[in-house]
Amino acid sequence: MNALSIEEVKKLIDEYGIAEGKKEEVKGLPPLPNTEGWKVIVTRFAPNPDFVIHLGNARAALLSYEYARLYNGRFVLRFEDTDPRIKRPLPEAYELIREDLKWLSIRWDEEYIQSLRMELYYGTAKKLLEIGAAYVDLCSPDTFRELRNLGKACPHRDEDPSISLERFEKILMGEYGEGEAVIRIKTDLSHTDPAVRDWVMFRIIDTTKYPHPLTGDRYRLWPTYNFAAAVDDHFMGVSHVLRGREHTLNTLKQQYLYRYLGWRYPEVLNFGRVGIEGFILSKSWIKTQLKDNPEKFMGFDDIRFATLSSLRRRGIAPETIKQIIMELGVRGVDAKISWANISAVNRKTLDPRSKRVFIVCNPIKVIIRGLEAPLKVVIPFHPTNDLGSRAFTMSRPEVYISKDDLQHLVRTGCIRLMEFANIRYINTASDGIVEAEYLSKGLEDAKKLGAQIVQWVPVESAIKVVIHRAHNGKLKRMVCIGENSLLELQQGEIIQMVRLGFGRIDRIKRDSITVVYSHE
RNA sequence: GCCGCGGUAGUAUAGCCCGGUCAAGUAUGCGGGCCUUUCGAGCCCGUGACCCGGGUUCAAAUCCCGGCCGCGGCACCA
Repeated sequence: MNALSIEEVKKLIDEYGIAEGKKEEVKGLPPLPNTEGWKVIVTRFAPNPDFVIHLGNARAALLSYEYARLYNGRFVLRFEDTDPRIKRPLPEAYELIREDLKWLSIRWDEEYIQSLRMELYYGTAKKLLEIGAAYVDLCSPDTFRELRNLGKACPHRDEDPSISLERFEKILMGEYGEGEAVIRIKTDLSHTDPAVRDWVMFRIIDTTKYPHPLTGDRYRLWPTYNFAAAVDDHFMGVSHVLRGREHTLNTLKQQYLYRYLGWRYPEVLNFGRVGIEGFILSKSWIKTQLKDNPEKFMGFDDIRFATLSSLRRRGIAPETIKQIIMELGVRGVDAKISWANISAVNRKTLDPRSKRVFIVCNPIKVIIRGLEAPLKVVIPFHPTNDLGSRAFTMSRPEVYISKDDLQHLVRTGCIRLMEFANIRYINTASDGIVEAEYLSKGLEDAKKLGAQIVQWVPVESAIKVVIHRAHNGKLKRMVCIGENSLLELQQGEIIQMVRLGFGRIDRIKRDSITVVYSHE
């Protein structure tokens, strides 16, 4: 290399540069490992419907979905609701999750609910019991743990399969209570990680006490996550599993089951956690807070949470979420996304398609002399894109501007009311009302004068605008004044409040609206 | 404590497997300029990083060892 002339080096750089560029185009997502040998690439998203999903879940969902699409494969949605006791499913969560996914433009080819597939799990369990790969364990949790930590077998491990099968039937008949029996898979009692040793495939849950929202008290014997997920992944033909790092050990556990049954284990990709700076991600934390201090929050979609419903309410576009997640990729390290980064992406997404409206905080009334009334000012909602327009009609030339902008007016002597008129300051009356004089209409004058261009609202048609904003983990409420065209917008619409920032219309009432502040 | 994974600019990410295209790319942030009826968008310029210490090698962000730091798991949760 060092022997090459500068020309030659340049040539090499050029060549490689071109090759690099080509690679980039095909790329996007890094290729999945070991795609060969799978007739069709199948991925799945398997949430627990105990609550709405958050950004971390969105990562699993989006990556899985995008990979399935990339390889022309199938994408499966599977609800993992096999714990009616500790992680009791929330009946409405099934539909809320579906809606969140649709919002992200995710479409699934198949949908399954685990609590509706119990017979399949029982059948597989029976098979494992028959071949002696699993056993019914009647030891107390403490006793088992003690033996397991010593690497010793529990007395039931070596009993004849027929005994376990008999007990299995008895469990199904309801002859054992909660905690009295559990079904374990035989793994390696000397495995370095005790958690792997003979892990639990099924446990008994008293569904008369803890009825399942879908199946009531029909089943008492419930598969654990590792069993149900493993069995389903096989029968659904899942080729690639993309899930969080917290599942690393589960892969190891589930592989024992696959070995016994001669199944091929899917390829696994474990990625790190995603969080947003200053946002709350933990589902369980949110749930307990909502239960203990409901008055402190706006509901399950409080704008300080990192759930998808919260981000949506905050005015974050699905495209933004998608872009952020895709940029993260499948890396195994945790990522804390900065809000500045999300805002920037969101701003670019929304700028071309959000209506620009006038909202004034800390309003000061300005009376403009030298203008003929009535007046009509038509302003388009967007300077370059056709998003329609609205008309401001005034029977008298009185407008609100913000207190901060009044400073400009006083200091520099003049300001420009955007898209309307250039005005000159005269004085401020004792009641705080400002008197100003009409100067001219053209923008050129404003530029010549170096006048600040500000948003404004006609006094006679102003409406109340309540802005909710999250700041340093606290909710803030600001009451401002806005143009009346806001009442004609759609609830849920994202607007650009000129010079204030982006926001989403949270609620529209007869003569006022509530806006959630997104970001600058 | 035990087991496992990882550490690239303020943040996120590319490169690491297969050592020389890396005097490290991209986005965002920050500084400056241009443009523009917003303090928004766009365009241009600039800023800023391979956790530390050894080793292997002609050559290390990339391979090896040690340290430090961060994270995950150690459930009859998912």
